Amino acid sequence: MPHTYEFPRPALTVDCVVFGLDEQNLLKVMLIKRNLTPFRDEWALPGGFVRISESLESAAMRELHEETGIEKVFLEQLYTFGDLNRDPRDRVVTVAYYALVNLAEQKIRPQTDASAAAWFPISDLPPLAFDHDRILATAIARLKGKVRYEPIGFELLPKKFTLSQLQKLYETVLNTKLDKRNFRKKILSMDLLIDLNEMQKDVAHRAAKLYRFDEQKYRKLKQRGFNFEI
Amino acid sequence: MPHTYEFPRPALTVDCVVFGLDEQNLLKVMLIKRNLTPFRDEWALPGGFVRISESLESAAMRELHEETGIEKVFLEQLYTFGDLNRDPRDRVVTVAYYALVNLAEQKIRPQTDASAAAWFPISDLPPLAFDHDRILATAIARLKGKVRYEPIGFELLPKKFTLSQLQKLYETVLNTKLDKRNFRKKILSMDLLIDLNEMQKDVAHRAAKLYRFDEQKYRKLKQRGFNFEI
DNA sequence: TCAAAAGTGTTTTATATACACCCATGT
DNA sequence: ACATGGGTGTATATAAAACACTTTTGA
Repeated sequence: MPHTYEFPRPALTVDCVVFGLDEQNLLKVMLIKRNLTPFRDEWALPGGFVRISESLESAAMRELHEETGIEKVFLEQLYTFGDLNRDPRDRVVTVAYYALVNLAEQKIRPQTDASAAAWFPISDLPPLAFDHDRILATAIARLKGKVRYEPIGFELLPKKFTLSQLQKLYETVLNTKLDKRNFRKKILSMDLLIDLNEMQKDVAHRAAKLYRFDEQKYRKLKQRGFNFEI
Repeated sequence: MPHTYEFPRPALTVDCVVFGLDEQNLLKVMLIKRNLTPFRDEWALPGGFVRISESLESAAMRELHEETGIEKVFLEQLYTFGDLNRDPRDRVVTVAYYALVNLAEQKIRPQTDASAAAWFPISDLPPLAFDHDRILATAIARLKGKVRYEPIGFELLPKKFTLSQLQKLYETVLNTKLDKRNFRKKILSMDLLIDLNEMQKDVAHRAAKLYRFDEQKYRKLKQRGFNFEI
């Protein structure tokens, strides 16, 4: 018998922390109501068991899709949680991922394992199953840290956005006030936003210009040592 | 039968990337020569299977100690690698950690699973077992990124060190030249180094002052929003 | 006395911050 | 006409970068 089988194996799961920004620029997290034991009928992060023939990222994407209908989003590994008593049934190690979605363009359709899925503002969360509060806290810290040094904030916005939307995003995530003129100067000086020569529509005031993030250009600059920073 | 048992489980291992700085300020990695299949007699990262009743970090520390004799070092989770064909025998997911040790003060004594352990300069590595080259590349990138924003570099030095040693450390890890006067100005202005009023000994030139890093003060400043940055 | 590294300030340049008003649009 | 957010420039302060010589010590 090969070495591999010498030890009993922990169960392995993935869990996803899905962030979205609502119309009022509130940072929200997607939770599902469990319809299986343990923690039945309690709120939890979407997730589930890793199958033997799928990669970790595939498992995270699959669970996300099955439980919430979400597809094609920014998804990045967060941390692996393996404390002994995370799960009352058994030893379960979970690889946590975090996802950023554009809440406006994303429809939720809970399925299979989840009886309901809903967005909760991170300032007003229900009690969570397992150690999911800890996973969520880790994800929030990561988002706050990373948004300043990598252009991941754009994942939370529609493809076309205004500078004010972008500024509010940073103000929300970083929980600070930013100066409008300085913010625009800085972000435009990076030369990573493409002016679409289009205007915002259906607003009850002067319409703002629309921009999109130039991902190709960013990749090239990054290779040459450029560092994005807000 | 509980839900937990519905799926066959991947095996779960931990692997450790141990960094050290030698006397010539070369960045080195500890590798072990495997004496078990697969990849018998090839070089690999120290690591092994996670037992059912130990946490991930405990497993990493245990393996490190068993295979290299290393104890009480800086150890932090790096990333979890779960591609399907990482291990030819079976589906194996590994939680990688990286460790920083003071090479001068650390003795290596390979044991049990490893038939030999040795330090290799990261610029001149042997072929590695499994996907360990990828894990190592990830660790190097993490070290380079993190050393600028967190005071982890001190973990690679003896408790008492000179400013020149510290500067060379940064030059090695970041692979750049730094200006001596500017470096000293910046690091001393943070007020996180304690002047020990002691001198370097046994050097064939003017002896330098010895300092130590004030960890307590750093923790306090960090809570108040201070950001370490080189 | 020589080699080798320690130690030390000032000037210039670049970046970050502070700050207030007019403009365009829809109601 | 008014309410709402869009859009713009300059002056000041702070931080980063460039730069070279003297000092100490052991061999």
